[in-house]
Amino acid sequence: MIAACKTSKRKKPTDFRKAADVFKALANPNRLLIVDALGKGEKCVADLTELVGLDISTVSNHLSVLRKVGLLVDERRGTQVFYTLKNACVLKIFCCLDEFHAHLGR
Amino acid sequence: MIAACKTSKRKKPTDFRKAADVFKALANPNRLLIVDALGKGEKCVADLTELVGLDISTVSNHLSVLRKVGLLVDERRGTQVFYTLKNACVLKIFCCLDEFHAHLGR
DNA sequence: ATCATACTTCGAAAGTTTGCCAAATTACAA
DNA sequence: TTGTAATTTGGCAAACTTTCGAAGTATGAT
Repeated sequence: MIAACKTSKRKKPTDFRKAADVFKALANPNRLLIVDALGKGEKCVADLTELVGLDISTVSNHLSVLRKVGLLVDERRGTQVFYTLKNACVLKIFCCLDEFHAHLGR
Repeated sequence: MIAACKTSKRKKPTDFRKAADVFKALANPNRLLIVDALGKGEKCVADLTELVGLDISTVSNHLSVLRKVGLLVDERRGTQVFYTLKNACVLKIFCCLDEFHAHLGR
Protein backbone atom coordinates (compact mmCIF):
# COMPACT_ATOMS: atom_id res chain seq x y z
CA MET A 1 0.00 0.00 0.00
CA ILE A 2 1.47 3.30 -1.13
CA ALA A 3 0.65 6.80 0.13
CA ALA A 4 -1.35 8.95 -2.31
CA CYS A 5 -0.58 12.64 -2.81
CA LYS A 6 -2.21 15.48 -0.88
CA THR A 7 -4.20 16.81 -3.81
CA SER A 8 -5.58 13.42 -4.82
CA LYS A 9 -9.32 12.89 -4.60
CA ARG A 10 -11.76 10.20 -5.73
CA LYS A 11 -11.27 9.85 -9.47
CA LYS A 12 -14.03 9.81 -12.08
CA PRO A 13 -13.87 8.13 -15.52
CA THR A 14 -13.31 11.53 -17.15
CA ASP A 15 -10.30 12.12 -14.90
CA PHE A 16 -8.69 8.98 -16.28
CA ARG A 17 -9.54 10.01 -19.82
CA LYS A 18 -8.03 13.46 -19.37
CA ALA A 19 -4.94 12.03 -17.70
CA ALA A 20 -4.59 9.45 -20.48
CA ASP A 21 -4.75 12.26 -23.05
CA VAL A 22 -1.80 13.99 -21.41
CA PHE A 23 0.15 10.72 -21.26
CA LYS A 24 -0.77 10.09 -24.91
CA ALA A 25 0.72 13.45 -25.81
CA LEU A 26 3.90 12.45 -23.98
CA ALA A 27 3.94 8.93 -25.42
CA ASN A 28 6.24 9.70 -28.35
CA PRO A 29 10.04 10.10 -28.29
CA ASN A 30 10.02 13.04 -30.71
CA ARG A 31 7.47 14.92 -28.65
CA LEU A 32 9.51 14.24 -25.50
CA LEU A 33 12.57 15.62 -27.26
CA ILE A 34 10.56 18.76 -28.00
CA VAL A 35 9.30 19.08 -24.43
CA ASP A 36 12.83 18.59 -23.11
CA ALA A 37 14.20 21.25 -25.46
CA LEU A 38 11.45 23.69 -24.47
CA GLY A 39 12.39 23.10 -20.84
CA LYS A 40 15.48 25.16 -21.64
CA GLY A 41 13.45 28.02 -23.08
CA GLU A 42 11.12 28.93 -25.97
CA LYS A 43 11.89 27.83 -29.52
CA CYS A 44 10.33 28.44 -32.93
CA VAL A 45 9.07 25.62 -35.18
CA ALA A 46 12.12 25.79 -37.46
CA ASP A 47 14.49 25.35 -34.47
CA LEU A 48 12.49 22.35 -33.24
CA THR A 49 12.35 20.90 -36.76
CA GLU A 50 16.13 20.99 -36.98
CA LEU A 51 16.32 19.40 -33.53
CA VAL A 52 14.06 16.43 -34.22
CA GLY A 53 15.02 15.98 -37.88
CA LEU A 54 11.54 15.30 -39.28
CA ASP A 55 9.46 17.18 -41.84
CA ILE A 56 8.30 20.57 -40.56
CA SER A 57 4.67 19.53 -41.09
CA THR A 58 5.22 16.53 -38.81
CA VAL A 59 6.78 18.72 -36.13
CA SER A 60 3.93 21.18 -36.44
CA ASN A 61 1.54 18.27 -35.85
CA HIS A 62 3.46 17.13 -32.78
CA LEU A 63 3.36 20.67 -31.43
CA SER A 64 -0.38 20.85 -31.92
CA VAL A 65 -0.80 17.55 -30.02
CA LEU A 66 1.15 18.99 -27.09
CA ARG A 67 -0.70 22.31 -27.29
CA LYS A 68 -4.14 20.66 -27.37
CA VAL A 69 -3.61 18.97 -23.99
CA GLY A 70 -2.33 22.23 -22.53
CA LEU A 71 1.35 21.36 -22.24
CA LEU A 72 2.51 24.15 -24.55
CA VAL A 73 1.52 27.67 -25.51
CA ASP A 74 2.33 29.31 -28.84
CA GLU A 75 2.98 32.94 -29.64
CA ARG A 76 3.36 34.35 -33.12
CA ARG A 77 5.99 37.06 -33.57
CA GLY A 78 6.21 38.13 -37.17
CA THR A 79 6.33 35.10 -39.43
CA GLN A 80 7.60 32.84 -36.68
CA VAL A 81 5.64 30.95 -34.04
CA PHE A 82 7.37 30.44 -30.71
CA TYR A 83 6.43 27.59 -28.43
CA THR A 84 6.89 27.54 -24.64
CA LEU A 85 6.13 25.03 -21.91
CA LYS A 86 2.89 26.00 -20.20
CA ASN A 87 4.22 25.03 -16.77
CA ALA A 88 6.92 23.17 -14.91
CA CYS A 89 4.81 20.13 -13.97
CA VAL A 90 5.84 18.26 -17.11
CA LEU A 91 9.49 18.52 -16.21
CA LYS A 92 8.62 17.22 -12.75
CA ILE A 93 7.04 14.22 -14.43
CA PHE A 94 10.34 13.72 -16.26
CA CYS A 95 12.09 13.73 -12.88
CA CYS A 96 9.69 11.08 -11.56
CA LEU A 97 10.55 9.00 -14.62
CA ASP A 98 14.29 9.43 -14.02
CA GLU A 99 13.75 8.18 -10.49
CA PHE A 100 11.63 5.36 -11.81
CA HIS A 101 14.28 4.19 -14.25
CA ALA A 102 16.98 4.55 -11.60
CA HIS A 103 14.88 2.36 -9.30
CA LEU A 104 14.46 -0.17 -12.09
CA GLY A 105 18.19 -0.12 -12.74
CA ARG A 106 18.04 0.26 -16.53
CA MET B 1 13.26 29.01 -18.35
CA ILE B 2 12.33 26.34 -15.84
CA ALA B 3 14.62 24.63 -13.34
CA ALA B 4 15.40 20.98 -14.14
CA CYS B 5 15.40 18.30 -11.46
CA LYS B 6 18.47 17.28 -9.48
CA THR B 7 18.75 13.85 -11.06
CA SER B 8 18.45 15.13 -14.63
CA LYS B 9 21.38 14.61 -16.95
CA ARG B 10 22.02 15.00 -20.68
CA LYS B 11 19.44 12.83 -22.42
CA LYS B 12 20.16 10.36 -25.23
CA PRO B 13 17.68 9.21 -27.92
CA THR B 14 17.21 5.91 -26.07
CA ASP B 15 16.24 7.82 -22.92
CA PHE B 16 13.39 9.45 -24.82
CA ARG B 17 12.36 6.11 -26.28
CA LYS B 18 12.30 4.44 -22.88
CA ALA B 19 10.42 7.36 -21.34
CA ALA B 20 7.93 7.32 -24.22
CA ASP B 21 7.34 3.60 -23.63
CA VAL B 22 6.37 4.30 -20.03
CA PHE B 23 4.07 7.14 -21.10
CA LYS B 24 2.60 4.85 -23.77
CA ALA B 25 1.80 2.31 -21.08
CA LEU B 26 0.03 5.05 -19.12
CA ALA B 27 -1.72 6.49 -22.19
CA ASN B 28 -4.96 4.54 -21.78
CA PRO B 29 -7.81 5.32 -19.35
CA ASN B 30 -8.39 1.65 -18.51
CA ARG B 31 -4.73 1.10 -17.66
CA LEU B 32 -4.76 4.24 -15.51
CA LEU B 33 -7.81 2.88 -13.71
CA ILE B 34 -5.83 -0.30 -13.05
CA VAL B 35 -2.76 1.58 -11.82
CA ASP B 36 -4.93 3.72 -9.57
CA ALA B 37 -6.63 0.64 -8.12
CA LEU B 38 -3.30 -1.08 -7.52
CA GLY B 39 -2.15 2.05 -5.67
CA LYS B 40 -4.51 0.86 -2.94
CA GLY B 41 -2.98 -2.62 -2.83
CA GLU B 42 -2.52 -5.80 -4.87
CA LYS B 43 -5.36 -7.30 -6.91
CA CYS B 44 -5.84 -10.41 -9.02
CA VAL B 45 -6.85 -10.30 -12.70
CA ALA B 46 -10.47 -11.21 -11.96
CA ASP B 47 -10.80 -8.30 -9.50
CA LEU B 48 -9.36 -5.89 -12.02
CA THR B 49 -11.57 -7.30 -14.77
CA GLU B 50 -14.65 -6.56 -12.68
CA LEU B 51 -13.31 -3.07 -11.99
CA VAL B 52 -12.68 -2.04 -15.60
CA GLY B 53 -15.59 -3.95 -17.14
CA LEU B 54 -13.78 -5.33 -20.20
CA ASP B 55 -13.09 -8.86 -21.34
CA ILE B 56 -10.60 -10.65 -19.06
CA SER B 57 -8.25 -11.24 -22.00
CA THR B 58 -8.19 -7.50 -22.68
CA VAL B 59 -7.37 -6.77 -19.05
CA SER B 60 -4.64 -9.41 -19.09
CA ASN B 61 -3.17 -7.63 -22.12
CA HIS B 62 -3.29 -4.25 -20.37
CA LEU B 63 -1.54 -5.77 -17.38
CA SER B 64 1.20 -7.19 -19.57
CA VAL B 65 1.73 -3.75 -21.15
CA LEU B 66 2.18 -2.25 -17.69
CA ARG B 67 4.41 -5.13 -16.56
CA LYS B 68 6.66 -4.91 -19.62
CA VAL B 69 7.66 -1.32 -18.87
CA GLY B 70 8.31 -2.23 -15.23
CA LEU B 71 5.32 -0.51 -13.65
CA LEU B 72 3.87 -3.71 -12.22
CA VAL B 73 5.02 -7.01 -10.85
CA ASP B 74 2.99 -10.21 -10.89
CA GLU B 75 2.97 -13.09 -8.48
CA ARG B 76 1.14 -16.34 -9.01
CA ARG B 77 -0.47 -17.88 -5.92
CA GLY B 78 -2.33 -21.04 -6.82
CA THR B 79 -4.53 -20.46 -9.83
CA GLN B 80 -4.59 -16.71 -9.40
CA VAL B 81 -2.07 -14.07 -10.46
CA PHE B 82 -1.76 -11.03 -8.24
CA TYR B 83 -0.50 -7.73 -9.57
CA THR B 84 1.23 -5.00 -7.53
CA LEU B 85 2.70 -1.59 -8.34
CA LYS B 86 6.45 -1.92 -8.67
CA ASN B 87 7.05 1.42 -6.94
CA ALA B 88 5.48 4.69 -5.84
CA CYS B 89 6.90 6.84 -8.66
CA VAL B 90 3.83 6.27 -10.84
CA LEU B 91 1.53 7.66 -8.19
CA LYS B 92 3.83 10.67 -7.90
CA ILE B 93 3.36 11.17 -11.64
CA PHE B 94 -0.40 11.13 -11.00
CA CYS B 95 0.13 13.87 -8.43
CA CYS B 96 2.08 15.95 -10.94
CA LEU B 97 -0.84 15.53 -13.33
CA ASP B 98 -3.36 16.60 -10.69
CA GLU B 99 -1.28 19.73 -10.17
CA PHE B 100 -1.08 20.22 -13.90
CA HIS B 101 -4.84 20.03 -14.36
CA ALA B 102 -5.38 22.29 -11.35
CA HIS B 103 -3.01 24.81 -12.93
CA LEU B 104 -4.90 24.53 -16.22
CA GLY B 105 -8.18 25.01 -14.42
CA ARG B 106 -10.05 22.10 -16.00
C1' DA C 1 0.25 43.82 -55.64
C1' DT C 2 3.62 40.33 -55.64
C1' DC C 3 6.81 37.54 -53.43
C1' DA C 4 9.36 34.96 -49.92
C1' DT C 5 9.42 32.98 -45.45
C1' DA C 6 7.40 30.48 -41.67
C1' DC C 7 4.12 27.75 -40.37
C1' DT C 8 -0.43 24.86 -40.51
C1' DT C 9 -3.80 21.85 -42.58
C1' DC C 10 -5.18 18.11 -45.65
C1' DG C 11 -4.99 13.55 -47.60
C1' DA C 12 -2.89 9.20 -48.04
C1' DA C 13 0.12 5.17 -46.77
C1' DA C 14 2.05 2.41 -43.33
C1' DG C 15 2.15 1.04 -38.74
C1' DT C 16 0.22 0.53 -33.97
C1' DT C 17 -3.39 -0.07 -30.47
C1' DT C 18 -7.73 -1.69 -28.61
C1' DG C 19 -11.03 -4.75 -28.08
C1' DC C 20 -13.36 -9.35 -28.50
C1' DC C 21 -13.55 -14.28 -29.19
C1' DA C 22 -11.65 -18.78 -29.23
C1' DA C 23 -7.90 -21.73 -28.14
C1' DA C 24 -3.97 -22.80 -25.18
C1' DT C 25 -1.75 -22.96 -20.71
C1' DT C 26 -1.27 -23.48 -15.73
C1' DA C 27 -2.41 -25.07 -11.16
C1' DC C 28 -5.12 -27.41 -8.24
C1' DA C 29 -8.82 -30.90 -6.78
C1' DA C 30 -11.51 -35.02 -7.10
C1' DT D 1 -6.05 -38.49 -14.94
C1' DT D 2 -9.70 -36.04 -15.85
C1' DG D 3 -11.91 -31.92 -14.83
C1' DT D 4 -12.36 -27.16 -13.64
C1' DA D 5 -11.13 -22.39 -12.65
C1' DA D 6 -7.89 -18.55 -13.67
C1' DT D 7 -5.11 -16.47 -16.75
C1' DT D 8 -2.49 -15.86 -21.17
C1' DT D 9 -1.93 -16.04 -26.12
C1' DG D 10 -3.21 -15.72 -31.09
C1' DG D 11 -6.14 -14.00 -34.68
C1' DC D 12 -8.86 -10.59 -36.29
C1' DA D 13 -11.37 -5.98 -37.37
C1' DA D 14 -11.97 -1.21 -36.24
C1' DA D 15 -9.96 2.85 -34.78
C1' DC D 16 -6.08 5.63 -34.10
C1' DT D 17 -1.06 7.40 -34.91
C1' DT D 18 2.92 8.70 -37.45
C1' DT D 19 4.89 10.46 -41.25
C1' DC D 20 5.28 12.75 -45.66
C1' DG D 21 4.34 15.87 -49.49
C1' DA D 22 1.25 19.18 -51.43
C1' DA D 23 -1.75 22.82 -50.84
C1' DG D 24 -3.25 26.59 -47.87
C1' DT D 25 -2.66 30.68 -44.66
C1' DA D 26 -0.31 34.60 -42.37
C1' DT D 27 3.19 38.09 -42.06
C1' DG D 28 6.61 41.12 -43.69
C1' DA D 29 9.63 42.89 -47.54
C1' DT D 30 10.11 44.74 -52.34
